[in-house]
Amino acid sequence: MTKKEQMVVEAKARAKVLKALAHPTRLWMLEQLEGGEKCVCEFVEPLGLDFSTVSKHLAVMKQAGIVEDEKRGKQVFYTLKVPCVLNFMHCIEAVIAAGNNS
Amino acid sequence: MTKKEQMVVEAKARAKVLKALAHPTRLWMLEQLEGGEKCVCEFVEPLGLDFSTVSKHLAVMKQAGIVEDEKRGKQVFYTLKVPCVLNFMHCIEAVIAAGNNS
DNA sequence: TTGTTATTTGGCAACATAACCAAGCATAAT
DNA sequence: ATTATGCTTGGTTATGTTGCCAAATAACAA
Repeated sequence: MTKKEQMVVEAKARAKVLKALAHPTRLWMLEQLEGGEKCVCEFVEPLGLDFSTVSKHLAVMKQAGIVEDEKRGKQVFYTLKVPCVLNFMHCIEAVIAAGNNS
Repeated sequence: MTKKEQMVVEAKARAKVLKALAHPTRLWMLEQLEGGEKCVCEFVEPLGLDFSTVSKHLAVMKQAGIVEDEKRGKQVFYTLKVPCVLNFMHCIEAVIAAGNNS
């Protein structure tokens, strides 16, 4: 594999993770997970979304490796697996603060 | 505006920036921009994409406030406006390294 | 002026995403 | 055993994204 091909492969893997972060609902849930594990049901009402929709959003983040799930009784609890994703928000804020000159 | 509404508004703004990052082609271009400004034409051949496609990708990042453009002569040069976006890649790598347990 | 080069814009087709609802599957309660 | 709860999966629809092509624009060259 050439160096360029390698970079493309890596870019794809990174894009998958970023895509999993790039949704307001998922970002909001991640922020909630900063305070510790939450079960699916705890997101449903505050978000005003269908149970299935919330479940699917969590599945996207799980698939990307950002969160972990654990079934206990009837409930499934999700945890932040790689907390550093939240640190990045400072940089994102800098982008927003800088504004767009379009 | 309630605290929760505020958080949703902020999550939307952040999601927009993350969405602009969440594409392999755009990530690859950002990495190239780490070495300094590049004109649109410099991306076209290495990526093997249409000129218009490359231009649109750059427009997405400009709109999000990640890059800036400057026209000089016939060419348009793009620069990284908020270089910290590249630092985040370390965390993304951590997510990838951790893998998914699905 | 006419042509050429660098880039953007508009249009369209293919594909992906996000929402809902309904149905399925465990686990716990009666 | 039956019912209820918590969650996931499949189906559908609406919407968004990405790619190409063709046409428009802008700057420079002949």
